[in-house]
Amino acid sequence: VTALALIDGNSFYCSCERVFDAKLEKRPVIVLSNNDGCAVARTSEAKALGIKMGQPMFQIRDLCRENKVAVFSSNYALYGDMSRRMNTIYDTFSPDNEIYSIDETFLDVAPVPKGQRTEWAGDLRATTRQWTGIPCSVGIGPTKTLAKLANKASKHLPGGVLDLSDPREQARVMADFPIGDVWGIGRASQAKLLALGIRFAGQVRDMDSKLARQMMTVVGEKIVHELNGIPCIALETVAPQRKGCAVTRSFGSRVTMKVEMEQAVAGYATRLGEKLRRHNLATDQVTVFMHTSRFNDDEPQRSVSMTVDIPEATNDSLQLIKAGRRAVDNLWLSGFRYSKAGIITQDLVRPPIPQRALFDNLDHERAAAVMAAMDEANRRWGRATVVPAATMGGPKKSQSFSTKFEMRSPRFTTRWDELPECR
DNA sequence: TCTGGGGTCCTAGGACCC
DNA sequence: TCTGGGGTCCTAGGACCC
Repeated sequence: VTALALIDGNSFYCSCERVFDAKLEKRPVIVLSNNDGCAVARTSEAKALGIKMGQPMFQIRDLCRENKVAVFSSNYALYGDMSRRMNTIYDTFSPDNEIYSIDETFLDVAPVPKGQRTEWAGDLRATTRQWTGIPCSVGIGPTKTLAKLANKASKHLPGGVLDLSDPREQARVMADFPIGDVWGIGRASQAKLLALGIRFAGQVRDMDSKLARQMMTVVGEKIVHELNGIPCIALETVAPQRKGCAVTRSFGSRVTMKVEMEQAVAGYATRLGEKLRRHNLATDQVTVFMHTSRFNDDEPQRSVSMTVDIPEATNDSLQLIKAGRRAVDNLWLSGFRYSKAGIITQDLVRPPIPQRALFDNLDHERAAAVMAAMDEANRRWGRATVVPAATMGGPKKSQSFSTKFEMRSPRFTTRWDELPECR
């Protein structure tokens, strides 16, 4: 019989900020998306003020000022490093685990006897809190969907742990658990279910699985089984190879000149190359898109994309830049205020081994050496220490279209020059 | 004025084949 | 009026996740 625990950090990004500033403990805290656009993490105090997930910052600026809400830009270097530290702790509790997202990990708890799981989870939670400062919640159940549900329900509990190994306990919690909070049921499915009078997880558990499939595809059928304690979604302890890779950004200010678009897309292509090289992957085509803001319907709209083939699969940033430039050349049309662009690739492959051909293999080797040197310099001295000239007017000089992070905290744990100070 | 980024999976429908 | 019967592969779009 399978048994899984799901542990996650409460208001994770906000909690990371609190670790490094004790004064934030009692204050509402929110963390913003890229470009300081909308709220993507809120503490319970911020939620109580009525701040919604994904709410645009300009709508809540006054509310935040009046209530002394601590507002932060995203600090991914910090959150990523905190996440890594938490997972090293989880490893000591269960070697069989799956990192599901930056703040969520599934752990195999089948080896822990049924009666001891709550205590085990309490220990896991306390250790994580003590060693990292991040408060967590733990849910336990026989399937991933039930572990997720238990985790969600545990948020209201003082102990922060809920064990749903027992079917009677499952039934008790599911009886008034809203369907919209069930893992895999989003807005569209919720509306269909509500139309049938299905409001709580317990009713979904009792649905005919064929009906669920008809309404919500095979995904819905799996949810019904999973709620009944029958696993349909496996624990993936080794991460499967990724299928696609993208770098897309909203601009810090609207782009109206082609040269800016070229530089922006060149920067995204550079970053794409970095990501591909880190995963030891390559691609033989990239799609570039650009569009205006869909929120401004009183100005001319434009949304276009183009896929460019690359003769041989590569992860060389300079090749990707070249392909990106071709796309921009074709797509660019003046007279619009572009708000966002990006570069996307699918069908990732292992980098081809350069053939020992008579001629151009030297080019391959030199290109790879240049990329390796650039990656090493950027690893040692920080991102964008060395960049391709196509991306800009000079290293570390920010452009007007660059993403805004005006309220970012220091990268406390990953930069020597940004260590927290004790006075 | 100001509204994120990066993924996965599923299905329907078209193109193409014999 | 009425125009075969399967297959496979690919892609676009929808839904969902954090």
